[in-house]
Amino acid sequence: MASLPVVNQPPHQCGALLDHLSRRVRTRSETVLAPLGLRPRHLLTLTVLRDHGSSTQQALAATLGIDSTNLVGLLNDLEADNLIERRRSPEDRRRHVVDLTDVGAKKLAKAELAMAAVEDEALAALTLEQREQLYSLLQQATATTDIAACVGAEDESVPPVMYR
Amino acid sequence: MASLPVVNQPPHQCGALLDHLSRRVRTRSETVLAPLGLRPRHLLTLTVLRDHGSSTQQALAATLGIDSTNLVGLLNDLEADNLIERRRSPEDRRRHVVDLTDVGAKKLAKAELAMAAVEDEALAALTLEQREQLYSLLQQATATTDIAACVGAEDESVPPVMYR
DNA sequence: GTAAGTCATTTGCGTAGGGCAAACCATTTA
DNA sequence: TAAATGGTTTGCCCTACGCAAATGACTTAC
Repeated sequence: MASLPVVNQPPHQCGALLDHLSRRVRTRSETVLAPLGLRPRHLLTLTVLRDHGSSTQQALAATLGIDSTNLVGLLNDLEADNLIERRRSPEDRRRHVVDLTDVGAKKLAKAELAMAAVEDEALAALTLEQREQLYSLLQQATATTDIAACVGAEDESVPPVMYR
Repeated sequence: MASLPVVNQPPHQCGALLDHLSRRVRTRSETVLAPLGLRPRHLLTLTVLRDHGSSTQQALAATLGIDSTNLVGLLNDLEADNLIERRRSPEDRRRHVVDLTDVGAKKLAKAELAMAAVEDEALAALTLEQREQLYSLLQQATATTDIAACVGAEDESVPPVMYR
């Protein structure tokens, strides 16, 4: 009962560093995304839609961690540019299912191309291999989403795509 | 001119994922930091001060990537609680050198303890080992700071501590 | 020694992000 | 038919944050 000595030492704190790095990337990204008519939140939304597959607005709001009333405006932006599509769910016509359009996918690709320059700068201290490592860790950490519990529990009709 | 086929494929994009994960951690962290009288930005500042060592306000602003006028208010908060200390630089008395106080270090430790719970939740999908990996990648990525070029160039009197 | 530049500070302004609540419509469920 | 739910709109609020201008203290160049 002598409380496992070595095993239990707390892991280092990622929170602040995450904040730090993400701030750096985000501020720079604003600059390169602006010409495309996008802002960081749009990029995030498009990315989530591609990586997690289409989803209900509620579920999407939960995944993104933003208020659903704010999501509406966000989606309005994206829909106005034809980057996403809202369909009424056949099973429950109250719901909107949000989908990435072809235009949206292309725009996303273009945005990521622009972002590459930003990341080259912000992640300059990492080797390419390390960047990949970082990517997969982030991917893995964000994959388990509130949505998984939420949607998976009652609406598994469209299994999310995950990873690309 | 057939453009190198395999070698040059772009690495995956971390930007959006960073944004995503950091938002999750940040929003939750607000809750657990509030009782300590801190907000995420304070935690970030204290962390940077500990990990990078004391620095000029200008340098600190550059590192944090925030406007120096905004930093003033932030430091006022921290100084009011005696968590940091502003000393006039002996070499150039126009400058303030910002230092973490003992109280600040303790508060930081306490804050990190509170953050552990948040990270346990937000990074639940990662093993402890992976969290350490993530930590060191983030540490490495943020270590090369604008400050390094800036301060290192002309004021190396106090070599930054880096890593703990 | 005077003038010009620099650092920190304060104040004020503007914008964006984003939570929250209320009211509304369409639709489903009890 | 009544109650609950998903999405939408509007309106209010607070926080974060950049930018600009003015001030005082100090340093450096002439």
